[in-house]
Amino acid sequence: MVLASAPRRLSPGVGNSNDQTRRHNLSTVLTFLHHGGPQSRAQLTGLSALNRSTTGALVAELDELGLAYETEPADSGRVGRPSPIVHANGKVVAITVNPDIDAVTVGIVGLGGLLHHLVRRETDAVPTVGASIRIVQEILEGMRDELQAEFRVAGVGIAVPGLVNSRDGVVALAPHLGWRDEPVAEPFAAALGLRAAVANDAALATVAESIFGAGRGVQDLVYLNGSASGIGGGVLAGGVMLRGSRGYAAELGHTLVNSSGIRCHCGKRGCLETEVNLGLLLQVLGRDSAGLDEVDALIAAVPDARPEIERQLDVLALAIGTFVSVFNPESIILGGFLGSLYEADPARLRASVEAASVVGLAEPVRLERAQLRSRLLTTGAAELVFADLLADPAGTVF
Amino acid sequence: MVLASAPRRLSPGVGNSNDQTRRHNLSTVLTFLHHGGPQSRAQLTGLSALNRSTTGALVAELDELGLAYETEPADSGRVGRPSPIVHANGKVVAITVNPDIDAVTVGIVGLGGLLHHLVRRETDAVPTVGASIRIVQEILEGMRDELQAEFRVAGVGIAVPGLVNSRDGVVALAPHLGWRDEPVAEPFAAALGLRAAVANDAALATVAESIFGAGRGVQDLVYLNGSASGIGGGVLAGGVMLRGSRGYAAELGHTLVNSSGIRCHCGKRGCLETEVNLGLLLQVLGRDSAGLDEVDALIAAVPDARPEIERQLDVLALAIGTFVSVFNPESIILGGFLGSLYEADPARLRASVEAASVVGLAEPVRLERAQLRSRLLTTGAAELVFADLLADPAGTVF
DNA sequence: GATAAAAAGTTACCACACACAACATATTGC
DNA sequence: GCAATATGTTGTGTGTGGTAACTTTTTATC
Repeated sequence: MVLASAPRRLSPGVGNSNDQTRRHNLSTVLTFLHHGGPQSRAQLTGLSALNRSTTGALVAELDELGLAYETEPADSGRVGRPSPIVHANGKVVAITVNPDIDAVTVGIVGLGGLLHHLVRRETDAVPTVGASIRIVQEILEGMRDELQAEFRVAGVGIAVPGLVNSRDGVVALAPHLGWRDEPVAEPFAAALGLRAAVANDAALATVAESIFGAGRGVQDLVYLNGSASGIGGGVLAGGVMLRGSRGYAAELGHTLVNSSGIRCHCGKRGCLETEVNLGLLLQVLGRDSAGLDEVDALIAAVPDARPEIERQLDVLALAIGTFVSVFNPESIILGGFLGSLYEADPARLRASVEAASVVGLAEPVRLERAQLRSRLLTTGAAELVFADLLADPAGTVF
Repeated sequence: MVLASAPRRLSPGVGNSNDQTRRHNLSTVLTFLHHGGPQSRAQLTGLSALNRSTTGALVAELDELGLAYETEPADSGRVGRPSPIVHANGKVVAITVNPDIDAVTVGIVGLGGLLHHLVRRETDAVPTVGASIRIVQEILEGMRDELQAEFRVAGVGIAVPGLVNSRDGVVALAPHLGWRDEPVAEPFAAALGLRAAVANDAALATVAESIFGAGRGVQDLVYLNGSASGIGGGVLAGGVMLRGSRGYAAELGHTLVNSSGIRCHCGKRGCLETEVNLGLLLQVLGRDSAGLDEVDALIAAVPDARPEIERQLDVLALAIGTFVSVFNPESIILGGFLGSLYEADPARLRASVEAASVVGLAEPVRLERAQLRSRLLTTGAAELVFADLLADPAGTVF
């Protein structure tokens, strides 16, 4: 029985077709465990629509591969023989890297989503690729014993704020880091001796929110993230991330919202991110910079900021109105300072979005604040690493 | 009704997994034939990456099912035993229906894309669902003998200009037809005794262009169609049609292009379709109405229309600029009068699009005029019917 | 014209993946 | 303790595609 058969374009030059079926089913079961948490074998059987005996064999194989393990049944309270609980093996980990203007954050995340470690290392200057690699090496060196004794590392996932071509691992442009046409995946892989993958930070945040956050179970959603460096986003359409022909899709910050607006650094006029902007918000809040939690508090504390907040909400609504007619999403998730803006007046945003949308289309759309906070990028970057593993549990060697 | 192969999420309670593999392979081969035209068995073997013997068995099964047939090998001129040519059976047909303001167009399209018949029946009033069904019944009655003797009808595909929920076959709103919350698929199916499916006309046009027209082989494209009733569109993302949570995605005509613009009938302000508009164009061309080919001729003949054409092109470019950053498509295809506009000055649109896009993103994007003309909707609607057949050639009974 | 080489169809056989069914096991409820 | 229920376990069967040996049909060469 084939489960969530992703639209497999014919992959040329492959092997036996029975293998393919097996691979798919292993993938399905492991994905259930990773995304859905520990579950009884009986539950897995139900979810996968496979036969009891097949589920048993699949779980046994995942166990042998060291990707899952079984524990004693929990007290179900129901009649019948209790079913053992299957867990994704959290000792299989991804190393995550998130370079920022003034720091590099490194995480160790286990299969199943458990965050083992999170280290933020401040930097004097904006980190280069080489500097980022050195920081990661230092941190890993510091926990070498633990890594070797406890964990099996599946790879490195790097979240970069900028245009990233995930296919070849090259960052085309990361303005705030000053990276341009910079190979990233390859040098990381070479330096660390691990498989490495890079992607846009907002895209990874979208993945994270859609699996572990506000978008759980939703197939069509738009995620919008506001940070000091602008507005990024990601789109899940039919359960699949929108990538575009070169992987640059969902640059939602450059949606037109004001045709008489000022010029954006991207070269256009009236982009969402020139109008809805953390800098402008902090200005009326009387601050130069502020952490995300501070912004929430400041908004509540500074009533004079109200007009600017309302202006930004109304402009944001224009962009969301366009997204509603373009994507017809089930949910729009707002992260970063956009989440703070939303929280400041949910009703106003709701009303503005409905006014800025095709009649009838916006009403069924949920507006929500992102749930994952500090874990966001780390979780997303780990997902980048686990994606391969989940797609082919038996075939991935690491 | 599923359009392009939607990523099949787990379908509970189904049969054997070997069957599933077989189904997938049958589907692959038949889809090659339908989209790629007649091909030798050896070519199919190469494309499908299956074994010679397996391809042979699959083709034999498709033959038995009456969906394909083999003919004598063509003179290849190469050394070696020649391979028989496999054809999709064009006698397996879809009936297509396209209700419009003043007419209902009915087509009979064979597997492989061959158009057997196309009948346009003018109406006195805007057709209702019932009237459309009666017209189809009359036309089919008129060719009953031929239908029974020659063809096997796979189903009816209906293209409706409006918001359509393909899943339940209900038209939520088709303003120009005056249809609102109107069940369409079900009454058609009941009246004709055939399987029926409805979808938005622009979405179907997108499918048609992506398979048989300007978008052949492209995985990421945006199709924009301009007609008297406004601007519709469709998006192919990663080879899959964008559907949205309720099937209303890609209402691209309601993208914001002018934040100080006039109110659109949809309730918003400054929508693309209020600014780029066949009515305004015809006005400067000195006409009340005109067929598509006439528009091309008129644009060339009326130099005074130039400023309005350039204005519309520039506004169109703003919307395309947003689509470029949102979808990162490989190609943007312009149909209807948008094709005429484009043809009037391709260089200007190209330049405006690059000015209205994030630096560097627009350059690799192809701008093209749609290729399919009168066949467009008929081909698309047929695809709607064939989608099921292609997804499961052995399982579809009709 | 005979023969070799190449390409593809055909057939018998094999490995495998999962379903099924019979049986074994563990729990609840009476 | 016994029935009912749910689940794990095991052996068997069906169906899938791959493999390899063989056959067929063509072109190229002597």
